[in-house]
Amino acid sequence: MEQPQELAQIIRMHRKAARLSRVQLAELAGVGKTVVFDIEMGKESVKLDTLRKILKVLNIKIIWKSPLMENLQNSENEKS
Amino acid sequence: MEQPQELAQIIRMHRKAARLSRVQLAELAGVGKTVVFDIEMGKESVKLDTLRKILKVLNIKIIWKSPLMENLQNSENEKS
DNA sequence: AATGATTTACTGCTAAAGCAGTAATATGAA
DNA sequence: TTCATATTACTGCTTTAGCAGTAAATCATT
Repeated sequence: MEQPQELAQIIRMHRKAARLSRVQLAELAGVGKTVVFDIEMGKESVKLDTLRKILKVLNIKIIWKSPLMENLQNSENEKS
Repeated sequence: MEQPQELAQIIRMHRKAARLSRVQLAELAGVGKTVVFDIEMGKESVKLDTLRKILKVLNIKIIWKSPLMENLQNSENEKS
């Protein structure tokens, strides 16, 4: 089974799983309903803090991943 | 050693590692220099697509993590 | 079918993101 | 020191995100 990569699909999927309507989600997140609609429609020009409010309700975390940071993690537990 | 969690610090750290000035990073990302300054100053009200342009230059990926998605991943490779 | 909730799709309006330009400092190397 | 680059910190200005309100359309349940 394919894992959704698009933010829009991820949001929608979590909202459905939480059995929330878009209006309900917007209210819980403390944002306008329009943004929730827009994001699920694939709009990428959302403000990060607004997005974070929505993600918080849905229990989604943002992980910043890069080769550089993975190298740091690897070097934390070296073997002799 | 502590891993930076703040977006601002992550950006700065990667920019330094790439030996780029803020203006250079802004130019490479195709955004104004002001945004790069603002982000590194901790501003959270950035547009997602603007942020993505910067992250792309620095080779940083965004991972959306949640218990729900981890369950899906686990159920992909079941053991008999 | 009928009722209610949800979704989609508009509308102006306001607040703010993003921009280039400028300038003052800070930093750093020759 | 001197010269160049980088950083910080301001400007207005334009674009647009986000908002509530409204209404039509779709969906679901009885």
